[in-house]
Amino acid sequence: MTAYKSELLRLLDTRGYIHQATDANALDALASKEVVPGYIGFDATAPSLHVGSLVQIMLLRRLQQSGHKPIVLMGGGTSKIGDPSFKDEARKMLTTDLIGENIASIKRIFERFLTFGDGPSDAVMLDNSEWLDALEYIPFLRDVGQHFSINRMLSFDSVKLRLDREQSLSFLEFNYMILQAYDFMELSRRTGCRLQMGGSDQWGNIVNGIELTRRMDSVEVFGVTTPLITTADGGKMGKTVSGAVWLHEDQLPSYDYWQFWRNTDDRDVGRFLRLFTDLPLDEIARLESLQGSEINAAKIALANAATAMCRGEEAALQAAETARRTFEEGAAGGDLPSINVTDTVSLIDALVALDFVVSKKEARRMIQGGGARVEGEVVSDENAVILRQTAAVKISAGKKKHGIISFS
RNA sequence: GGACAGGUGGCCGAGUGGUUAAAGGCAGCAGACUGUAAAUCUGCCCGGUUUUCCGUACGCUGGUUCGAAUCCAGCCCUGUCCA
Repeated sequence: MTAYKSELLRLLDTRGYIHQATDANALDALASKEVVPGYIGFDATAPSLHVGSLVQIMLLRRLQQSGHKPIVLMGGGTSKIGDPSFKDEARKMLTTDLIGENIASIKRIFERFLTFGDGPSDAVMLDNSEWLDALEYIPFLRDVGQHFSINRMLSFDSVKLRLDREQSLSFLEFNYMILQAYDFMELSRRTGCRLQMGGSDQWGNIVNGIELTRRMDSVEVFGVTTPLITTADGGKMGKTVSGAVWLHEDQLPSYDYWQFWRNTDDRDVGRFLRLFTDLPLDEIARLESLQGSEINAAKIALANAATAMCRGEEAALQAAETARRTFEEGAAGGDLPSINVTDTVSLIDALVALDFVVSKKEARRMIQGGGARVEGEVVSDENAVILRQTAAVKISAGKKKHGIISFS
């Protein structure tokens, strides 16, 4: 890699965000002399985002940190179609109302990571239904459609995958890449946007947008993709004991969010610190070099920083303190999941109520397998009950899931 | 519209009349070992239950049969080729 001149490219490069880039040197030159508005598109198919989108969010944050303007593009229009890229099946289509709600909810997440406003490098959020909804078919085909070659579109990996797997790809979905390319051009016209970023699976779509913009407007725009963030053992990032790792606190308690980062694989710690925290690089280098069980200190630093950014300083401190008390002292920390019952409950019901297991059957198996503990003591009687008492009782399922039952 | 192939548990994928809640793999969960890591080994892995008892399940709806994921009919969906 050549040394970049611009703050932006240096930052992205050293922190490991760049997988592919179109004409990096020209982008570097541009970024070192003017404010570059750059965008990333996000789905509006769910009311929240999970850590799978965090690299993208951080990428916009880095853009802003280096003095440029992040544009969050919500796919309100394209969500009505669904991106077929690398998906096995067509997505369900959503109603307009639902999409609107999702966008409002997602905005709250971005406010944690970006500064919105009217200044030159303040973030803005746009919705592509603004222009997509108004498109007229014939003019669109004539002006935009003529620039796309079916032969070429068929050669894209995203499409080939579906065809090779003998899965249907509807015309509707096939149009997705055209609309996404159109988005880039539209943003370039409306906001002077010069850069689109995205995950590596978006490369094809991004390149299409660059070409379309050049052909129609003779404007040079750029693309950068991030590497696919997988965990060291090859899995997709973003699963916890209880499902997806949501960024919204009403969908995932901050304690669980903290735990997610705390449980990072050794081999991922340095990479994640660079990508997902603002810690200085020399500090990261130090943490990363810790050996053996000392690496746990780095994981705690990662969890603290990542949680603080997404959930606030306070939530991070609380989660860290709960974890310390729970794991180091074996006590019951205050932030643990808890349920309140009025009378004696069976251990099985308690495990189910705490969401540690999804069914009573599973609770039984957990107990039989010796994975259930009450106040730290293994309970192997599956009919065990927890008597009503004044003090709260700590219930554990496995080594990591702990919860509290209190009586009222 | 026609011909052919296919639709099985979270995913992949066996199974062509009974002992099949359905091989095997992946993912997941628990135990051992550890460092709330990885790797490895062991167990579990549809639901309910007073535990070999009930319910539900192999695209959908009916039928044949003592008995069907397995046979028959119709329908729906997917793919390939032809029109």
